[in-house]
Amino acid sequence: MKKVRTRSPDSALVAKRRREIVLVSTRLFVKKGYDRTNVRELSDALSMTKGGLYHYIGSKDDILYLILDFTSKAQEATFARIRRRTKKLNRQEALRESIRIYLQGVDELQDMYNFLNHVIVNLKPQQRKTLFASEGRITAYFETLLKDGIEAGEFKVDAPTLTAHNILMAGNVWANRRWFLRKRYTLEEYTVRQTEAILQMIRCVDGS
Amino acid sequence: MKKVRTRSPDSALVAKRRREIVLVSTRLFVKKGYDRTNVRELSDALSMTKGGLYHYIGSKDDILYLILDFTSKAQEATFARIRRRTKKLNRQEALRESIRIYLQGVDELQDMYNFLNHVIVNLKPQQRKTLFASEGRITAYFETLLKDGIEAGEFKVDAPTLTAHNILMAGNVWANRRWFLRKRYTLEEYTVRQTEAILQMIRCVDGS
Amino acid sequence: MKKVRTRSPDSALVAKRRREIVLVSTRLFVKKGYDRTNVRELSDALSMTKGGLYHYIGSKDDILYLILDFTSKAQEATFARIRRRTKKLNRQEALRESIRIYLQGVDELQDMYNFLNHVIVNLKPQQRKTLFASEGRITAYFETLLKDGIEAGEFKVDAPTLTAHNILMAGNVWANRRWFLRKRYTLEEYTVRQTEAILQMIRCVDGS
Amino acid sequence: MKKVRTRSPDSALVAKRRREIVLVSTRLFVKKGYDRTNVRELSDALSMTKGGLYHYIGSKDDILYLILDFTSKAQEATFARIRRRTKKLNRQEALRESIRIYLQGVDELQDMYNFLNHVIVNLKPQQRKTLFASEGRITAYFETLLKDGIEAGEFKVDAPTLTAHNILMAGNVWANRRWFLRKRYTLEEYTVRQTEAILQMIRCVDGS
DNA sequence: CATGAATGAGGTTTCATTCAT
DNA sequence: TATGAATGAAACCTCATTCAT
Repeated sequence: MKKVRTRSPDSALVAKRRREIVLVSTRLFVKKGYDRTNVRELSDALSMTKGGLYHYIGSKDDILYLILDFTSKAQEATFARIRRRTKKLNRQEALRESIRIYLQGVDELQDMYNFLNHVIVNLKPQQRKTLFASEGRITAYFETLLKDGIEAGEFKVDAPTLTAHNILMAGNVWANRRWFLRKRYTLEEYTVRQTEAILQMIRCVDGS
Repeated sequence: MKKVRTRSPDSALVAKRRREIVLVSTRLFVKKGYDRTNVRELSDALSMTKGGLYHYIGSKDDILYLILDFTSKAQEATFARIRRRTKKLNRQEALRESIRIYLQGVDELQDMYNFLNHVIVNLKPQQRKTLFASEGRITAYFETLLKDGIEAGEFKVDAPTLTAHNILMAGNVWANRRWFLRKRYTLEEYTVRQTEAILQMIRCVDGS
Repeated sequence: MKKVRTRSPDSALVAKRRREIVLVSTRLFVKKGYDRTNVRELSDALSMTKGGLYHYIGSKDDILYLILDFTSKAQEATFARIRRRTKKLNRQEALRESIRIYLQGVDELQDMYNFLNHVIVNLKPQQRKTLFASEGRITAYFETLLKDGIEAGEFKVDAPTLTAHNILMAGNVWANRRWFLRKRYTLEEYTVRQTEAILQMIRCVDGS
Repeated sequence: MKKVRTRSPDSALVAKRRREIVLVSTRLFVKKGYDRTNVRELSDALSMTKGGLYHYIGSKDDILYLILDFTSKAQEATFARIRRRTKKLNRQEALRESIRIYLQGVDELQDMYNFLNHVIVNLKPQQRKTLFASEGRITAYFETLLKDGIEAGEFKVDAPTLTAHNILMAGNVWANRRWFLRKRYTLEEYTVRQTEAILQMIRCVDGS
């Protein structure tokens, strides 16, 4: 967890301002690209001055890091919600619900996912690792769910790792190909259809 | 098709040089990002001088366009190959073969796909349209294939448009998530597994 | 004597705070340079807030002036001590004692001398004059002492002005070349040796 | 020997431009101070544009290094000249001539000495070491000359190291206290008088 | 009072592009 | 034709100083 320099000792204010910075910057970055959005545009959009912005960050690149951190935390929260809400469900229901919650989480963070996908090339190795780790935990969760199901004889799926990855990709795609998907589906429709497609893939044994 | 300025009258030479420019630039852009790769680095990697490079392009942004053009043409070539090679196949075989050829095409152009994915945000509307159009033709092809199959009673799939899109996404993901997939699968393995998954999704009626 | 703005009416407090400001700032300035030490670092080192610091000074440049003033006053005090303590000594003894007291004064103010030497270029003409005047008085004192000695037949020295200047330089060097001298000599050793060297230069007639 | 980045492959041109940069920058830095001379002023004084200046340096701080390098080399040249011209002289003549050549060298480089004296605080340890090393070699030369003379019974001096240091300080002072010395002495007068003073200090045995 | 958030001018540096040679 | 020096706009970032709280 990299430390971002601040010139302010008021940590509540810093947190508040950084939240604004993350939300507004992400929106601009998605629109114009990171390198083509200059600090002036950022500070204008934030109703700050350039100097003011630099009270809460050490450099423009730090914003990248803050977005990354924000996203990781939100992703972890999504993951926690998934585990909490699927505890009492049977395996198939747990899978459906997990996908639903996951896609909802992606939808809420779509700007972040969209942006991070574009700038991943600019991230430093450590930062990249953070991003992958957080994602990896969810992939591993789905993988385990599938493998357990296979073992229990409930699912029939040849490549559970790839299928888990495909589930995550369904989310990735929802964030990154809005221009195509949003014209055709609401989140609910997309969720239902992709869920069905995935359940097809794993050939649920109970009669499907 | 935007015209890229050249200072050279020898159009064969221009084409040859531009091909090099596209291949080498894409490699660098994927590694460092478009905005962080400067013209000096490009010309060095091309064993040209800066002035020399500007004989074949009008501006740095033109390289973007050349890459886009190169990719579109290659994609059209892939598409042409798909149609040529699937003419005499039955519908299910045509689908398998189409996916195979498509993924092979993506694999060959993976740097381009990777790069275009990162800079799509920087493209001008016209350029974006070019990219989407080319992609759209392949999506439409798969969609038609699926719908025909449904009509003929061979496939059972609820959302053929989304499924066609998912097929393209299988390619997209192969190009953009190399770090995850390449560690686990060869192109052949990936092709086989994603093909099987897709065929599951469309519940081919002939018993598979 | 330039007036430094203050926002506090309590002149005793102002004097106390300014003394701290001078001592602490000089230390920082010697370490990092005046222009590379920012007001935040100063106020931190002083356990003040930036606003607090500005209650006792009108601008950062004022600190320069305060240091200058502090140094001039201390130098005058040294000079006064020299005259007081050499009143009853014979000419040669007076010279020895003057050098000793002078070098001791330099040693106590070494940070200030060191710093002023580095920033002399940034001083305004008026401030420069203050510094030179104070130094000039001591040079003149040594010059007179030497000239009197020559007239009285006690000293033989061709260039009393230059010799007086050389004496001051012995102090200057002690402050400004610490890295060389401190490794080799204590103040006492340095004083003794330079005194002997100077006495050699002026060929004291009484046989020493 | 730190490498200074250049954007030009023409090393003769680079050397020529850097020489101009060193000479002009030093003059400005001595007048206004390093941190208060901005790159615009430098490039104006050099009849270059800001961008043009950066073809030959990597950063403003590199100019510091170039000045340092220039000075070290010139100092080495002075040192070489001293050894060459004193080979056939007796010890006392060698000392006189060495001092003369050394002071002449300082006079030619007075801006550089003056400047380096002011910014020594900004130098990185490695750069500082370069400066000290070059100076140290000359100090050591004088020290050896004195010690040999003592051993041979020609000189009588209690602290040869300090005396050698004092000789160098005579040069240092000539560069750094121009405002005082230039009003009173020409280089020749200064040389003669300081030489005499130094010879007094070492009590040359042959009749002085 | 005392605080420190805010200001915004001005600093250094980069880089796509031109054009004299 | 081919070169790379030169341009200068624009980027990121710092910091002395002010002033609402």
